[in-house]
Amino acid sequence: MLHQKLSTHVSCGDCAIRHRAVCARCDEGELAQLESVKFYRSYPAGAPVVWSGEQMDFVASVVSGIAALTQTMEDGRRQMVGLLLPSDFVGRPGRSHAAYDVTATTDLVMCCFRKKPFEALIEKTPHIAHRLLEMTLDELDAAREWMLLLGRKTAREKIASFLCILARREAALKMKSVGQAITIELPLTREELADYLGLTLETVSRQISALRREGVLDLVGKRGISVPDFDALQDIAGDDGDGAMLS
Amino acid sequence: MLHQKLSTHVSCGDCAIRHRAVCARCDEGELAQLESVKFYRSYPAGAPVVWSGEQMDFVASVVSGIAALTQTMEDGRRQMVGLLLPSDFVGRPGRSHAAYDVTATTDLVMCCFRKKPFEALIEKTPHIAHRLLEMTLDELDAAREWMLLLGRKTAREKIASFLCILARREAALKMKSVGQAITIELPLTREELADYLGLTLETVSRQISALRREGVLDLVGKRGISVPDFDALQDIAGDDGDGAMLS
DNA sequence: GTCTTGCTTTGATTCAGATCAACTCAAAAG
DNA sequence: CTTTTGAGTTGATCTGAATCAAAGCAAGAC
Repeated sequence: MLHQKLSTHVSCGDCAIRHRAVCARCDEGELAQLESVKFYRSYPAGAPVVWSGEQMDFVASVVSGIAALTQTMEDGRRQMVGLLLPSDFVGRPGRSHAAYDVTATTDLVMCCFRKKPFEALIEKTPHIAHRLLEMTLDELDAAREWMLLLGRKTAREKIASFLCILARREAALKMKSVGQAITIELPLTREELADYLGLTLETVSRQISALRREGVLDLVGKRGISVPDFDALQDIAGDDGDGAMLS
Repeated sequence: MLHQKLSTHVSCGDCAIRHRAVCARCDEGELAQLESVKFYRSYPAGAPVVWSGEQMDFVASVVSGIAALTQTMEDGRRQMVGLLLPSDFVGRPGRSHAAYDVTATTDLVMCCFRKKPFEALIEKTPHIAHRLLEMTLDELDAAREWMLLLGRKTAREKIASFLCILARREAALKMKSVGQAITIELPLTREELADYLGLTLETVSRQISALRREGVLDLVGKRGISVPDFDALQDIAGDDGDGAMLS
């Protein structure tokens, strides 16, 4: 068995993603209802969560670790269509079968809700429905930003854009001031990165090496990357810098 | 003034998109409330609806015609991130400024709702919120399908995929049986098509010419395309044919 | 009628990234 | 310790699509 139901049942009130996940807006009573239909599952890095087309009788929130959504063509070409970080939502209410392959790219813990009761909850509690709408709109924006990357950016810009996103996230978490060097740990292999960026793994490797040679990055082992000058990286990424103005 | 408020105020009950738009699930009372905050606008082909970053004090449904969402990089590279067909929704509740350029690619009529009251309605009437969630999830799926196209398909496959979508839509509307030749009218110029598919307009033109030479397509004027053998086209498009299994 | 103008097609050439193929390196397995 | 294995790097070559450039063609403007 690749996944594992966990006996450790964390109380929603103590949950790390309590205020960002689909349950963010729930009050005590609603939380109690969710609690009654939830269970945890964990997957080791590399394990499949579901395959596209398979029946899927739960929806879930990522609690810790990272999962990837990928689409595959018959001849094997693969495109990652989403990276799911802690608090992100997996599965579509009202859909019985998975639309994408879902894979754990790091060790992964998910908070799963049995689908039928969850769907009923959506109907009854606007707090959940509303938060889900908000999260879906955010994902749609992210998908559209990715469409620009896939359709129009060069390999170099793609790599820089991805590292920028990771670095920005890392800086936000660690509350680092801007000027400082940021060190990030890549959650993906070169091949997964290639699938995410619409490139080949060789091109990914070459572009990372090129950025290292130019002093934009320092490599720390295979997966660690240190960014001495974030602005330089953002410049290479080619988006308008701010990325704000939304919302 | 590029757009125009129309005096002809269609009653929601008689509206062509009544059963597919964001109002699809509304009862009479809810419809009346929407009716009180709605107004129509029309735009000629080619006209901008809003520019990215501009304030936008309404959300809207496309009633007739086609609009395009595009993102632009500073150096002018453009990627279309969505094609809005009749009944599709424009704008994001809770966001005051447009995130993308919206352009009428054909003559366009939109049913606009003043944003503030519309947002209030979402909170009060779950029917609207629920339908909006459903539509957003559909758009997310479409965006992800497009990510596969942009990241992994060849120019030839991209063109064939797009024509397949149009042809399938056309066949559904006209209730044509499968085997028959389907004729479609391209709603986009070669350049817009290029922006949608992540190609250059020259490549679009060349690939269409190549498909014509091979007998997969017949051109009718510049914008008309007849598809004698839909299965052949679908084969070239490279997706698993069915595309069903979702739900 | 002729001249624009906007869209499209076609041709020649270039180039970024894919492909094919070695090789390195570190960690796990025996 | 040696062997195997998986991930990553690097090099040589090829190719699909971009780029640069010139026409073609129909609809309006004059």
